[in-house]
Amino acid sequence: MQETAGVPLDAETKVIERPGDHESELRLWLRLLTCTTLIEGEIRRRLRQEFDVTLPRFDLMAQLDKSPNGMTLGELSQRMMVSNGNVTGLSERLVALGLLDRRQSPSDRRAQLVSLTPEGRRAFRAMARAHEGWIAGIFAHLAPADIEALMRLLARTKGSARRAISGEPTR
Amino acid sequence: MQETAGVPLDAETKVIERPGDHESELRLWLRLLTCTTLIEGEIRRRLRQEFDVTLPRFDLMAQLDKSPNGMTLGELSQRMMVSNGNVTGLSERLVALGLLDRRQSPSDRRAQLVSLTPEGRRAFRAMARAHEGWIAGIFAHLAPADIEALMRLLARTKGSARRAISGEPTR
DNA sequence: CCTATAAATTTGAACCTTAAAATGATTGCC
DNA sequence: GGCAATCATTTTAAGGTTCAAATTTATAGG
Repeated sequence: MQETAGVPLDAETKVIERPGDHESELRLWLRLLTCTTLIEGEIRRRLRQEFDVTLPRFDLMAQLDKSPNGMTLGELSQRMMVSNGNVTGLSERLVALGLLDRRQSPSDRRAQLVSLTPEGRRAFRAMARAHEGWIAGIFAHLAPADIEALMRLLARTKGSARRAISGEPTR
Repeated sequence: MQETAGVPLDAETKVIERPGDHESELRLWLRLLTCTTLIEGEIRRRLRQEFDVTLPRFDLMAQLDKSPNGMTLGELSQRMMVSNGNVTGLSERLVALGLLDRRQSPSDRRAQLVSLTPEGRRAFRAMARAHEGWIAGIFAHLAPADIEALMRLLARTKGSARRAISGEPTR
């Protein structure tokens, strides 16, 4: 910390340039987080303003929209990358609003199947259309080549993170 | 809306390939979100396991660590990109744990200045060291050139988002 | 059958988060 | 000085979020 501007004390005490230097990774993480937070906040704001809906509800409906026959709560929680209890509460509120249907799985009485009601589907489609436009606007100043490059690099990032998370214990 | 599978009716009515196609932007956003959620979840888990601390508390302390003389709550909320009320509650809990000091600003009786206590600073430094290692591990499979490219592209992304958010009203 | 184990979900406690309204303090302007 | 606008913070209400423990149902062995 208090190493005065690159002046080594002597040959003995001199250490490698920077022992645990991971600044570039740290900065990358902070920038990634900033971008996401920024965009997520804007999407949340607009969803509330334009449709009086929260982002988690929108996300849940988005998952169900892709699955006409419904999905179990566990599957939902996995795809949304949130906890089980979270999905329980979210679904309850959406069912209460008439946007979700919920029934027992015919094959497994432990499991609950949820799906969009016709009204839920209609509501979601309207929101999704607007949402796509907002995202397009937010990324509007990126060239197609930038988008392509980002996709590739983020895929690599995801892979790296997955390996680090599942593979190595604590390290 | 109901244009059947790319079959142009005639030269007159022919339209562009896909009227509102923003799929690539949408996919990019989803991938960005997945990466961040994945990493954030892992960091949250480890902070809890190793240090029994939540991510928001760590984030707050990280901001204060960079500012030896303390910071007002408003400044904190701005840098953390969260609401005012949020910072109020977070600070309260950290003060109760003896990790934060809190006093009135000498120049403005509306403002509260918070700073790390010596114990808070010590605790944060230990966590930060581990945190940096975790991040390094998570990005370990990225080449330096990848990191550099990501930094550049994310800077561009941030700029694009900022312009879209502040500049255009609702669009 | 009966028991052990696993799986899907729910519950409870604690915390985080936001938006909007309320409070208290400052500043500029007449 | 006093009024209006603005600013920093707190409060409140409603949700979102996690973890861990509890509940209910399934499945496999003996």
